[in-house]
Amino acid sequence: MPHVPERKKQTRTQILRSARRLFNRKGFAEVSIDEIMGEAGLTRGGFYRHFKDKDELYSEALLQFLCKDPPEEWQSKHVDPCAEGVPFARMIVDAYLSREHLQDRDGSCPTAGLSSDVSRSSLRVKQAFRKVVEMMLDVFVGNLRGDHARERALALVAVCVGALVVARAVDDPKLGNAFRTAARKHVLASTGWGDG
Amino acid sequence: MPHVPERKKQTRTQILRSARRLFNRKGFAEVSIDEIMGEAGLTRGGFYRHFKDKDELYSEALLQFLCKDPPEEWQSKHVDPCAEGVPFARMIVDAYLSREHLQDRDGSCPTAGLSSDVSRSSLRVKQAFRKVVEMMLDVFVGNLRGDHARERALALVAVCVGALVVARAVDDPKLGNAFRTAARKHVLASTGWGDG
DNA sequence: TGTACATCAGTGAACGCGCGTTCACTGATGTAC
DNA sequence: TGTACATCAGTGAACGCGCGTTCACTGATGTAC
Repeated sequence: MPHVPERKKQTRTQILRSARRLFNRKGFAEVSIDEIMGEAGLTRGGFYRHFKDKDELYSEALLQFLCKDPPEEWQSKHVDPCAEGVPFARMIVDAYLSREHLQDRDGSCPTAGLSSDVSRSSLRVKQAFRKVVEMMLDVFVGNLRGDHARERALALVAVCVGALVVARAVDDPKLGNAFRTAARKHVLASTGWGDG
Repeated sequence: MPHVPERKKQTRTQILRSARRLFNRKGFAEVSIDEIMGEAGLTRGGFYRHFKDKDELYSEALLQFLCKDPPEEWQSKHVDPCAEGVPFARMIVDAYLSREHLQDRDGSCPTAGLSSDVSRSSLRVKQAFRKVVEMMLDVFVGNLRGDHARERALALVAVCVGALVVARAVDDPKLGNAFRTAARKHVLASTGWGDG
């Protein structure tokens, strides 16, 4: 349906969702614009009404996830962004280290799914990445008792991300899951948030 | 110099080194065979005397690093594979979490540089990846006192990998370095190996 | 309210480039006699 | 030892395909009168 102004924004969001999913699944270079537009229910040519080029789409897709618009599954199923304090922090950890998040590669947090890609990307993308990381850090720092809160928080964020990254790269699902649960236990014990 | 049999193996190794470097730097899809052969001092066509296709090269390059032939810098500068026990374990951690390893992307351990790529690769590649991970695990398990050694080892491997992965994906070198040092401190404290 | 025109989101064919792969060829080394 | 031939690592031109990007076009909606 051509020229329906209110709908342009919807289409754009649609493309971004499709892109996020596919970039997570296959990485930047392995995804074609044809594919992205196809999954968004559109055809090749329309892409350039919304984005300058594939690189812009990539940044936007990441930024969208990182800063503005985490997908609903993540909002509702994994994280309740309204709560605060230790229960909130605990909820974040549980969500991040949940079996669902480990398995949901398409809808994954980019910290777990795209870290290698990001480390080779533009400053703009890395900056967006840093924002999520700092958000995670704040969740820890704000709810940690005792000295060296920030230093401990850095290590704990590393456990969370590292566990998921390794778990997904390994050919044995049991080992992957063991990483996930061990990390969860370690974090909850180190922070004193856990009941186990 | 055509048809110099003893030299074929050398050439192969040369190609693998070049490939490893470039795959680490840019990821699988962003590297061309032309580029790899160029960095190895050869031309496009000769490639197929050594490998069936690009995928085979990728597996081989990973396996080479992981199982057979860690690059000399890594062997000599970071790790002494002859030592054993706690001093050896400590040396591994120091090497893995060294500033040099953080910065040396080309020569990096694939656990830190290619994890996202590997999580999207073939079982063969993931299997090789698991082998390194299990080697790291063994280093921890074998030198950990107290209960739940394996579970703690899983979390500690996650800290090491996660710290490097995040440190490299972030646009602020200071933050990156903070991840590295915090992880190092955390691991040495948790294991009781450290003097600080 | 109705009509003519402008807009522009989306289409799909086409273009051009780069890359993986192939292939006929070269020439140094190895081997048979 | 010397000569003729076979081997095959490496070369570089060529091929074909896929993908990013462009572009003329369509047709539903919005706007001017």
